[in-house]
Amino acid sequence: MKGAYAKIYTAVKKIPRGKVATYGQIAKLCGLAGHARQVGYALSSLPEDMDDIPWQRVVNAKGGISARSISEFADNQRVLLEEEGIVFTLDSKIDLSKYQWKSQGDKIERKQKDR
DNA sequence: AAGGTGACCCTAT
DNA sequence: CATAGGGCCACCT
Repeated sequence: MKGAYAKIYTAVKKIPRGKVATYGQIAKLCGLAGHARQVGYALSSLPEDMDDIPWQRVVNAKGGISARSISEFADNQRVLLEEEGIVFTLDSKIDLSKYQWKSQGDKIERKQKDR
């Protein structure tokens, strides 16, 4: 458990109920813009505090649940999200157009890189 | 120290 | 619209 992940966990905790955020978005909130992978890695190393961390509200750009090869957790997560009002599509994905959480001032602008 | 991996994302074909 | 390839950076062996 590295302290650097503290920011990531904090950002995840900031996700309001009934909303979801993508890895890239969380990364930005953590100041790790473009390092979405690290965010996922951080969650993979979830501490025991995961009870306080709604990691389930964090989804990939496809709006689907990731986690190597979840099984029981995936089902549980889907239920939890539905309990929060999230609606899944037939593809078991989430409509980011509606449920993607937009933090204050943080626009979902693409990585403009350095064009 | 070096190489491989990863709960990812984007651009191009 | 689907598939393919490249990129980014920290953690692990």
